Amino acid sequence: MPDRPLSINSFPRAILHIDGDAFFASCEQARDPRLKGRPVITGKERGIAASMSYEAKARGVTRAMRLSEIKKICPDAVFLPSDYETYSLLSKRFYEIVRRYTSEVEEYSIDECFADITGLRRPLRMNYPKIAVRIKADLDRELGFTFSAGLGPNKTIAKVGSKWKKPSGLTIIPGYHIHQYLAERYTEDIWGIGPQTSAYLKKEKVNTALDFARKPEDWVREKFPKPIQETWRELNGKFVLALETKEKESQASVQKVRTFTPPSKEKEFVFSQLSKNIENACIKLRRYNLAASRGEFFLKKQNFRYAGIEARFSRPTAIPSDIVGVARTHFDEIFEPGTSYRATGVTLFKLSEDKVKQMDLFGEAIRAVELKRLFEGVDRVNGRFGKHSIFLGSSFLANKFSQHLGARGDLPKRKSLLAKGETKRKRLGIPMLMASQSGI
DNA sequence: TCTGGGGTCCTAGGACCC
DNA sequence: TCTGGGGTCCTAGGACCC
Repeated sequence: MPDRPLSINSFPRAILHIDGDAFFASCEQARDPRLKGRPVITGKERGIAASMSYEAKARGVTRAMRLSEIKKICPDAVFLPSDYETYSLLSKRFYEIVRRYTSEVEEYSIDECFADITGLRRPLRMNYPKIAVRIKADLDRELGFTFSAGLGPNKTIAKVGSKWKKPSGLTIIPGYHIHQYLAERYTEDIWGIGPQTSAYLKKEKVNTALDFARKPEDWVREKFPKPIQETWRELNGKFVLALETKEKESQASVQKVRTFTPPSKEKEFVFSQLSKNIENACIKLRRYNLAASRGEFFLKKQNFRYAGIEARFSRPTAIPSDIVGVARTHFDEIFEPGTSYRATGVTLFKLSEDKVKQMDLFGEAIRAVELKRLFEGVDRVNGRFGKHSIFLGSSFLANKFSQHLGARGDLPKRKSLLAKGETKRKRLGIPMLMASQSGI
């Protein structure tokens, strides 16, 4: 197909995907200009790199690398704990700037959005590529760090574009040029095609994204589920995946997972980790005034396999002691003595608005109201004195463990802690609250 | 891939009903 | 009592995303 000059008619739909470059690290550099030009790494609180500036990437720092490794290859690295409040604030400003051009904006993640700029040529007296240049320039200038963008006839192609050149790239892919880009990308580079699908495609001798796009539709429909079929149609230039521009009114689930090192075989220690995750999940629930009517509790074994169990609650709740009680009932069904575990987790779902009101005057409801008030008080205290100033007795071991790690950086003597924690836990009982020494 | 944490959506198959 | 057919709802698990 001969190349034609960019035509203003080349975009039946003009979809822009914009991606903040090294977003968390860039936010830190924007907030503190002294960090500009330096290798900045966020994720200090977890001990692994969550995001790293391009200066750090140039030195070989990669995602999830341990801080100790990073120090070796990059001794002047600046480590910072993740500060999601700041990142969310800058993320909002990012969306606001894009919304000056169109209301058709999908907030895809904290550092990415899609914008439908179809129909803006006349009012702005610019062609689509120029509009894309303008939006990107506004973002770079007003936020103080760079963004990468892609313009295409749909979301999938726009994403190919924004990933094409980073950082600070802008790649425009009109429909009649799609094949040239896809020829240089493997299937697994395409949004929506993961390792399973691309391994299968490889067996079918489909290697590049173009190979896949050129497969007949019947073949695709026969072999793949709906999401992959939709991706296939978008790779062929169709606009299939709509932008989700409405505010999400509520989420479907809340999950808390935590890995601990070294792995543990001790039942009460593992349970206290689960208990702490339940507390954290409930804190998030209460923040959004939600209650869950179901939950899944799971343990991650040392070999990375999971054992989990699902439970229904007698009523929608955001009360950790209630949920910990349910978890306790089922714990023996998932905990195998002698097995080493490396993480625990909880997912709470079937969420609804928390409607516990004082109007309900029957026994269980009164208790629910009182517990809700109690834990709202706990939230306030923790807000003032720091996270986990007050926590459930059942989370004692987990809190003791992380406090110890934080204070001394080495491993606790679990046996003695276990004995101490167990007597305390028994004495206090599960719904009891405890205060850490650092708190109050 | 020597592996952290938080989500969403889709589908096959079973339970139950008519 | 057995058999056929069809619909809906639910659940478990897989796959993918950032």
